Amino acid sequence: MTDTRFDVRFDAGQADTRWQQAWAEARCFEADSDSDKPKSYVLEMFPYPSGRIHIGHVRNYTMGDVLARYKKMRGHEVLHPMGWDAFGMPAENAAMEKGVHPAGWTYDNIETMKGQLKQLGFALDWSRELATCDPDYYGHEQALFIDMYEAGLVYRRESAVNWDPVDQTVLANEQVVDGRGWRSGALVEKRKLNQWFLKITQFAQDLLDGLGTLEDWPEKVRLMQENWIGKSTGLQFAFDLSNGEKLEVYTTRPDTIFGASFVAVAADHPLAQGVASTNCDAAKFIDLCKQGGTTAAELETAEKLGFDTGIGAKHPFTGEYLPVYIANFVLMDYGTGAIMAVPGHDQRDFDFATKYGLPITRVIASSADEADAPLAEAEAGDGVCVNSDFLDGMSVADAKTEVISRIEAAGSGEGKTVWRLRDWGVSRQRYWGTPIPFIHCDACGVVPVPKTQLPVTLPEDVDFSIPGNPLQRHPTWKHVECPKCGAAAQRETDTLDTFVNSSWYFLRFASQPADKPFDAEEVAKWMPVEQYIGGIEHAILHLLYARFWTRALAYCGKLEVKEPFASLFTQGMVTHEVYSRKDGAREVYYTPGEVERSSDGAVLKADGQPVTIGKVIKMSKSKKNVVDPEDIIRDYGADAVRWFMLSDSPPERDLPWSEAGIEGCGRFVQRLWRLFGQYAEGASGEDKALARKTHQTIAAVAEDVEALAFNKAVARIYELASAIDKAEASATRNEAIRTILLLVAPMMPHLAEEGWEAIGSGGLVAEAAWPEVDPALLVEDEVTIAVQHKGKLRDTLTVAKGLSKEELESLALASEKVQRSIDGAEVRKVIVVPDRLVNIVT
RNA sequence: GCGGGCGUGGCGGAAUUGGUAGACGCCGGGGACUUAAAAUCCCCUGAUCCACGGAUCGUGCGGGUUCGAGUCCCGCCGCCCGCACCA
Repeated sequence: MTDTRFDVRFDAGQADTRWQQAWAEARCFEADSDSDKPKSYVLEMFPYPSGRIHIGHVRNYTMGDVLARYKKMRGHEVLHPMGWDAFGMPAENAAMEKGVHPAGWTYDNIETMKGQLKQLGFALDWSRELATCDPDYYGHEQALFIDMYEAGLVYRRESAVNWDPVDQTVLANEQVVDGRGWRSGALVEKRKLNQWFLKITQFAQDLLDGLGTLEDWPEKVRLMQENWIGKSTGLQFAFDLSNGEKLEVYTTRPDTIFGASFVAVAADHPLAQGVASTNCDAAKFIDLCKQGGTTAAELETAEKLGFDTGIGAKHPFTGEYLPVYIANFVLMDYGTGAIMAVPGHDQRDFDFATKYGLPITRVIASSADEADAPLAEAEAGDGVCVNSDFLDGMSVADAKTEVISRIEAAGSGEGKTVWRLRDWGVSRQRYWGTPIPFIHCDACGVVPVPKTQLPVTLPEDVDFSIPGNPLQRHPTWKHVECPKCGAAAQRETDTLDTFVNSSWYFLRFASQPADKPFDAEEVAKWMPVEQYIGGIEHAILHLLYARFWTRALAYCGKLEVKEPFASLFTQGMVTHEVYSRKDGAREVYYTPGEVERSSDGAVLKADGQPVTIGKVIKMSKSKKNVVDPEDIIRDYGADAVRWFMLSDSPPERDLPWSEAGIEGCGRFVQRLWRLFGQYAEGASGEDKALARKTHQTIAAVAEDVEALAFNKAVARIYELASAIDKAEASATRNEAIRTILLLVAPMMPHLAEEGWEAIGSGGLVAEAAWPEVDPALLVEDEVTIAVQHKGKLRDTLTVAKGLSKEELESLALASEKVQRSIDGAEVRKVIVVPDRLVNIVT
């Protein structure tokens, strides 16, 4: 009969290790590029090796793993790789704080985290593992960077950086707190440095157009990218000023030019600076503008302020002089830093004009009759031109074209497309990054390092105890000969932004030749990534840069692929309530492990006194509302943890962690184990209802997993488990048990292997096929009909499927409950939806 | 301020896209087994009323369309996310 091993509880600890070893030995998750099977590339955003895996990683990688294992069961050749986004500032911070070398720190972290990922039993192809800090990776990146340079996609120009005068270092925006360096507290200065840029703007239109093809990306992410690229079309033209100079402005609404009542320039516009040099009130006003906050929300609530320069700007068509203001709501780094203001049709201009008593003219109306309708607020909508001389009666679109062509004919301006997107500055004045492979020679200028000399590796003997960039002050590293003329020259000491590392790692996963970054043909076999999964925080930068690199590499002739990620999924965060206590003015936080939670409150285990239960928020070290994946794996086993990650919350939403929840998952693991134990060798007989439930579940779970609706798949599996529990032993029940085992295999692979072995199915369940659905069993032969009276449910009838409307109507009217409800009233109408409901109207 | 999303029991959430609201899980309650506990199993669990047959109300609020609305339309309220005062 059944195996005695089911008499004892499922021992997750031993099963986890045992099967993880078995998979490794069978090498069953190594992807074969030459396979004839259909290919699936499943990728999760690779982690930064910060020290330990956190629960957010576990959720992310569990989702990808279920999909990868499922695809494999469906007969696909699956590429599911893992690596390390290993360059970055935390390693340098650790070096400064703890005196450890960034490389040592990083590789130690990688080892720890790799061990943790293995404990979770992920079906990863470890043979393709890569770390971006490995010269083997970044050397190829240097080669690609040189290719892009040769294709004209890389250039250098001066650009400002945040300079910390005490630490003698460049700061990232996030390291500047209230205008001061985060470590030194010194006032940050703006310094101009020659820096490297990638021409992402060359692909702006293509990146925008491409968004339209990404149907399987969240609408939200596409919209964010569209806004980030920020295309606008308009007119740039020059006003003749009363002081004899000219002022270039940019507008997206040339059609409203007759409604312009003033001109405004940004506080740091040269014109404003010029006025300030002779007028100290203007200088004071400019200082005032700079004091305000810089975030959108702060600026929105700030009052519109202006300073009248006394200069006039001559309207190109009316010849009238408009006052020129310095205004706090005009931005220097968009367009020309100067605008023509049309209060009638721009709310900001409206607010400003109201405050300073400037004319507000309607120049767009819903019809010509409405030309004099008063304006209570700016109207930005469509309509026809009014009060606009030669534009009167034209549509907004026609008027735009007309004004642009007249200005162009007059030679004072031109139609122009303006993008918000700016070129990507990739220079970082840091040690722990990819060295930019160039040499500065006094005679030859900037010279790429010959590819035969790549990789340009980082020197290992560096000292972080003194301020500044270790590459720049290294005694020998930067001193080299010019590859062209042989004269003494200097290496570039900037390294690349780490977003460059993550802009092509998915290509290197697909193909890893030693002599080049990747092989185009092999890459073509796997790309694009079929399903990419990661956090919403990368909605703009990482995803846009990766899309850009794919295009740039195609432009260099290295690649055929255009969009790297066919389908994108952004998962929610893992959250937990916060436990804290007031200690004077200070809030002291406690970890969930230090707290005893009951239904009516929580107490600190150490002293038995209550603690405050705070909001349920994203797990973070500072609030201590974290659980360590390793602890919970030890307590409940990898499968329970994986199951929890998939249960309850829809994957795109936040998942609240709870002790009770993980305990429930642990119980279900044991319950399934006992269920496997009910497999009765030699049992015979059929159970039609169970067979139907089984096959319906196979279909439903497949559909849910493909849609990444894991919470729904989990619910279906619970239902099938209950149905099996209630069934008598039969051949059908044996099949149902074998089926549920296969259905949970992608989610709880260790338990599934253990069960698979016990019920004698042979081989690894990791390599088994997904169960076939019998379509005949999906159809019910009986249906439950809802019977309503005036839209309210009165009765339900269980009847054979496919009854006619007439039959259903008479059955419904025959119901005693329905008759009681109708209570002799006249039946005016009966609505029948076959196989679903009957609604009687009286 | 703009853009996007969301609002369903004590909690996380289902609901075939206009057709039986609350699947499934968690919490809670009751019971069985046990010397006892753990484990396990069974039952109950939206609210109110109840003559124990049921009845009424109920998907943020107020209207509307419809035989029928969680789902569609109009107007509010609240929460979350993103942002660039982008001319």
